[in-house]
Amino acid sequence: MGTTQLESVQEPKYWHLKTVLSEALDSDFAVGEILPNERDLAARFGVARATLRQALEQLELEGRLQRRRGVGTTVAPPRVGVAVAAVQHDWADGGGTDEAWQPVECTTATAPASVAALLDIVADAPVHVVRRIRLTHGQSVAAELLYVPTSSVPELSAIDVPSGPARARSVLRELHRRGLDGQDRSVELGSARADDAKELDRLPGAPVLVVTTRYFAAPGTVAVSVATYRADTCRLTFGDSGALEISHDEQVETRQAS
Amino acid sequence: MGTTQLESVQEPKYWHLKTVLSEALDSDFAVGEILPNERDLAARFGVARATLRQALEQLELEGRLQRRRGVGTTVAPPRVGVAVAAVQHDWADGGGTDEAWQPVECTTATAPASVAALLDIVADAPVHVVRRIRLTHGQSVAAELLYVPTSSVPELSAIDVPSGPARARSVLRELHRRGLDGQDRSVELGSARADDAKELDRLPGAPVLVVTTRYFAAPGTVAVSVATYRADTCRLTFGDSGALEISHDEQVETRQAS
DNA sequence: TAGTGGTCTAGACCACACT
DNA sequence: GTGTGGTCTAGACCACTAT
Repeated sequence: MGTTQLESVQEPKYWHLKTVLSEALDSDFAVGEILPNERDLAARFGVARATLRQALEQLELEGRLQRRRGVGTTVAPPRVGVAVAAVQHDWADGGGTDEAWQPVECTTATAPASVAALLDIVADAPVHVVRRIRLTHGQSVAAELLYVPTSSVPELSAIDVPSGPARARSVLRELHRRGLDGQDRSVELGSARADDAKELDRLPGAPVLVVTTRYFAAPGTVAVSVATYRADTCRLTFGDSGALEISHDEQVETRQAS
Repeated sequence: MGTTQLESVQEPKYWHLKTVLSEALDSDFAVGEILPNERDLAARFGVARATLRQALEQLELEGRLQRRRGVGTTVAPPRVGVAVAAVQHDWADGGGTDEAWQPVECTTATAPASVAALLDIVADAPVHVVRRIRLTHGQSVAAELLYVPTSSVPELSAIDVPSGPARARSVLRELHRRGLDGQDRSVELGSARADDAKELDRLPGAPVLVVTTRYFAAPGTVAVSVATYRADTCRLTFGDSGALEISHDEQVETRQAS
């Protein structure tokens, strides 16, 4: 056995490429730096552009790279730690500066079947649909649809405001008045729908972490939230127990270049 | 404007294909059913195979399809809800039948830099590395590396058992004796390393949900776990507050076909 | 207008799982 | 062997961004 490995006989080219590029990113590039374009890189490594792209896609999936059409490929900063709250300070627009959920829109419609099932309501019961965007460091990291059965907020006068952010705030206020007994959360991988992708400044189909939350109050489920987080830039954090809430998220903020 | 939409003028083919296939899956296929092969499907839709594959990849990412080389493409069952415990019944091999963490191996080495940082130890301090596999419904859904500084389990006699599952259990037992003050968790998207991919019966690079947990006891961080869950088949669930632990995960078990 | 990444094609060969 | 999905090529054109 010499210095080169013999076990790597049939490792896919794109996989090997990914490894090589990853190491190059660690040693030779600073965050924010622009890489050579795909045609040059492919030529440099002696592969077809499609193969090179397969490696880049993996690295982008892992949050190492950021690619923008018409611009280029840049080295991505470390993922942002985004707190997914264990406690319900949630209805407000976010107490701190860094957890801001910004209401965008509010309509009334019938919930999709999957949501209706979680809400324990009949499929065609009317719900308020509140759209919110979550900003962190000035960047939008998540888009949410919050489904609130009209029966959950009976005090809300239907003719109050027809739609828009103002109505969204009305619904959230009424929801807040009801209090909260608990919640229930799940996380899974998904791909961004066209509307979410637009809000998140990504292309449709971009990988996202879908966080589905059920909110409980009094007799049953009072609301359901489906939030899609950018999977490339976000690391979801949970402060599960009453443990020491060490920074761990903020300490990564030391950016190395522009 | 006729019956066809004019807004869809420049929607990528693979995106449109994905939509069409998705609807076909809902209406015309049962879980477990085998789809026509890629060459046939591509011909049927009048696109190149690469384009068809782009659509299939998306659907696989969303957990709708399962593809296996040499076998074919099948309709995937709904994602399995996997509880990520909020409380620490964790060191045991899993109390219930369905949360089994199975120790596989245990070695002693120096932790990777990123883990050492989370453990608040110097980079070259020795740690026990316990490898565990999580099984659900007989399927392995997650592979974990648990890093335990040797200083966290001082009572463990080094000459007890050199390695293997037996030693893994020793470490876990000692860890359990120390108790637990709390934990701290984060979830992000990653791609499976070669060794994890093998345990999870997937190809290297397959999308995974990486759950990093810090365990706290007495003076500081006592262990760090890095668990990679199959993103295609898993939905991670969190029972955040003391709320009603409704099934919600088990009710999806109604499979429709073999 | 020039340069970037995104989409798409029509092939080819390979690794793997069946039979 | 035969058939499947996985990898790879060498092109082409398109959509977008910047200048």
